Amino acid sequence: MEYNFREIEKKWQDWWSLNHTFRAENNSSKPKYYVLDMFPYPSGAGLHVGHPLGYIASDIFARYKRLCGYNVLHPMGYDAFGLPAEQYAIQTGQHPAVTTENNINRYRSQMDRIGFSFDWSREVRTCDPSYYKWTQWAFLKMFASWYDNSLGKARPIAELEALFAREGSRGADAACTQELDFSASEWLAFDEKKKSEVLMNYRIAYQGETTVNWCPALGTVLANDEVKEGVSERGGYPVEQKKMTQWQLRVSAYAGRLLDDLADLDWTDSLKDMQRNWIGRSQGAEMVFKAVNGDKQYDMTIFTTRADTVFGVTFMVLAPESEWVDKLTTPEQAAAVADYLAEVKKKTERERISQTHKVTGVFSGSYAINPLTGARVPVWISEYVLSGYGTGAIMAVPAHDSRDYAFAKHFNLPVIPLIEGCDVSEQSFDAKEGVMCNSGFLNGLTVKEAIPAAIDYVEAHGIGKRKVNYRLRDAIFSRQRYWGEPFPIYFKEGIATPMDESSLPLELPSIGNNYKPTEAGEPPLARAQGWEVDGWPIEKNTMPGFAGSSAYYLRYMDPHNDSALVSREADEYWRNVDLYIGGTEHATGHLIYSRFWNKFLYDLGYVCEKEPFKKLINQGMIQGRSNFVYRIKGTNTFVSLGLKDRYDTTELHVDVNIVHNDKLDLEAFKAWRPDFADAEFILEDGEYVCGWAVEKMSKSMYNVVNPDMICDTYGADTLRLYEMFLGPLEQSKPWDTKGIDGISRFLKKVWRMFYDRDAFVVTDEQPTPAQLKSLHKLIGKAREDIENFSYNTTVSAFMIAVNELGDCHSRAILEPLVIVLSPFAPHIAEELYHALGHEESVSYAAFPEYREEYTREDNCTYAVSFNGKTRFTVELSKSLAPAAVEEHVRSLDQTARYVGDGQIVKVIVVPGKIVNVVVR
RNA sequence: GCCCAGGUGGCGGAAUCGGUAGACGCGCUGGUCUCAAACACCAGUGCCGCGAGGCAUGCCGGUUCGAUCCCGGCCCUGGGUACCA
Repeated sequence: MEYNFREIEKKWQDWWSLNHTFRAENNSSKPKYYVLDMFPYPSGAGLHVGHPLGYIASDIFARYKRLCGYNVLHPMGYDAFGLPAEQYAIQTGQHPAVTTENNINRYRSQMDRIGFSFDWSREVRTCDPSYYKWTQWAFLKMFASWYDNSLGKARPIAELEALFAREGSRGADAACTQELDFSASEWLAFDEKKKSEVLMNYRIAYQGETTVNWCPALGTVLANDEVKEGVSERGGYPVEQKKMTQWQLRVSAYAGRLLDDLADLDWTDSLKDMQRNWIGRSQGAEMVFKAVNGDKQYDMTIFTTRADTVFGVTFMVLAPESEWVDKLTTPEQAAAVADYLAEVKKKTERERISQTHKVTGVFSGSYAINPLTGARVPVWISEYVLSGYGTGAIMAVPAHDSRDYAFAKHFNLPVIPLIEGCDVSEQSFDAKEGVMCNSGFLNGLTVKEAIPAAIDYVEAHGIGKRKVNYRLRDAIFSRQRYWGEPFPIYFKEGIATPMDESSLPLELPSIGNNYKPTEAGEPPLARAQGWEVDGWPIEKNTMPGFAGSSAYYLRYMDPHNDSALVSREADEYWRNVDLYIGGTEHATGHLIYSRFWNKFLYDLGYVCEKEPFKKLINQGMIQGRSNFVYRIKGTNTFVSLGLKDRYDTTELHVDVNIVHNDKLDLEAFKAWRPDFADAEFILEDGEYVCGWAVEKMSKSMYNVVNPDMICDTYGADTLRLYEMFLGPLEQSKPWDTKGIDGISRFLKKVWRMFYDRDAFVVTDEQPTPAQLKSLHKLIGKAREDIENFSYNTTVSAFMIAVNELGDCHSRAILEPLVIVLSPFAPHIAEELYHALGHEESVSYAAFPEYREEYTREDNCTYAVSFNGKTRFTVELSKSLAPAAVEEHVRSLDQTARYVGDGQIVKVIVVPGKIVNVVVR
């Protein structure tokens, strides 16, 4: 019987499905383990070999954990709302639900072939009303909550109303969009509309005007993480800054907790760093400067991390969008300011980025008074100050800030150095070191001492206060799109009113086959007939992609529950994800939003863990490896790589699927495209050698390798092992089918340990010590490697073991070997395990124990010391007495090989330095 | 610019509390089997050199008896970020 992977793989996939082998139970006496993949967006192109990498890795771990006695939850689903299906709908008029369904079916069949141990009974799709009911539910909860800064948690909005009624705006330290000041009696006197406006300022899900990333080509706003280098992540269209009223989530209120709680997570440092930078905590102070425009005087608040440099302020700068601009522009400067604002406004985001560091600005005409020195300094307006950060206004200290310096030099403003001995004639001195001068009471202090001293002074004199600022902004939560979750909000007399929870899900209405925005520029939902509640219009925006993916890991715990996102029992059993595998591209998007969403639900008592993902592994990207042929210009003759320099050639991409080991399949090439049918070739050594390069895997480069094809040719087990063998999981690497034959050969060798032609050759004979040693070396290595996700070396360990054990047919060796192999190559392992007489799945076996004595029994470790200090250890044969070893070592005078008792040992000797050799 | 990660044969990659550099696989070379090919199996394979030997973990220094590994300074590649006061 030959190793027939086609038959075997189909057989066991069906068997697993029929027997519900991988169904996870919500009540079990076993310890739980939750292994999660980032669920895919089902795109039209289907899976290529890069997509399953992370799924294979997580599947190996899930199967391994089952063998170790855990009740494993390993679910899969689809992130099914999103732009591509909608773009396709706009072009074709086909309902995105249809496209999505087709794509999901394709994904499912591709995944099924690889033999994953997913519990498909728990599948979720974010576009299912029964699923997005809970996305809408969470939104309603956020709408009905505020963030209490003093308790550091979200609370029901009714409690805030009660506080306002008792003590006015001072009654609560609430996270808000704008600082408001009103008394209890003022609050009570507000009408409904005013009250709802005020509350909107505090809700965790709120509607407010903000500068957004507007993408005209997509006709929608985008979140900061959906914009890369000034263009949309999807499609690469230009994005501009625009003020719009949008739904937002008050993620910024959670910035401190999102940052602090990173410390306890088992994530890579680089990913934690990415989130830390994104959240961007900076400590400093807010300070009030009096600003004077004619006879009007204002208190203008600025934020700085360098309170110590306040004696060096020579001007102030406002962001162009700042509310101070209007107040502080003098009549004489009004025209110049208006021109400047107009110029800034028409720049696209991309232009702004490419023109970074180009100095622009305009004088407002007003002056500000330095609260410490009384100095009168001009107030300027410049785009290098951002409205969304701090207060949108800064004090400029050109001597010690390079941006202020560039501005001062450009507009010829004074520079006052504040640190002894620093030279600011060519550039600013930004470093936080040195001793202060020209700084009044701060003189003589080091910078590190001066910063807190200055803040203390400012606080003591009522000029300002300590303040921590975050770079993290609130998440813009509405999209002018059709294919997303509708908001369960309607506008009663213009007031945003939540729908009743019992009316959820609010299902997406049909809008015919036109998915474009309306002529009036309204979102597609404006086309829906009767999109209203009691005659009041329902919100026409939909939620963004990250809404549905923020809490899906909770839904898997209890996917069919109709009365809760997740029941308390299910949540308390599964708690959170033990291992999450996915790409780093979600570092500042999904992985922030999910943590925020979870913390919000935690605050309200719906979930029991404050973090969703305990351990996170980022698999690397699989890049494409393109092949090239070289056509001699003006001919249909192709020249092999080694000879191409002798001709004038054009490089052409060639489909990698008709190239094997960089050798072109000539017949397949002629058949590939009609114009190559009569191609001629100049060969080297009878073969056509192609060039190659690493590029992104894409259709246009003809370098897409489809996992189905690999499964057809080599089988799923070979694909799984090969993807892991390719290199470290977390590293990006090009796909290269070259080495796959080695894996295929390995599995055939495993097969031959069980079957020699048609005969089953497994015996009951006792294994030799050498065989046991090989087996246990493998068990120990596999255990260690799997726990460290070092799968590529595990595969090597399998090969070494099988090379050593090749002629062993002892059941006592083969059975553990099959169990250890099963997470990696589950189909062949299942087949062989059953061949050994088992009726249950190999998935229910126990991972074999590692016994060290088999590897160490005839070795002995010696420590070699120089001058009494242990320098290194050597392993020598036990049969050689320590004294003899020492004598031998002393007699050597160079680095040498010592051969004794069949063992080769290196003994490093430095003349006259060895003083001791001891048995450990 | 700033923050991370990483530079090892023809290729993917092993090996780091400092101790035989190149495991395992691919490729290549030779051989066995075959009418032949494929498959399979065996042997060899870092580079230079006929050889003895010499040179080898991005570059330059340092620490050490000994450095792919630790320290300092560069160069390059990949990722993140982009006027965050």
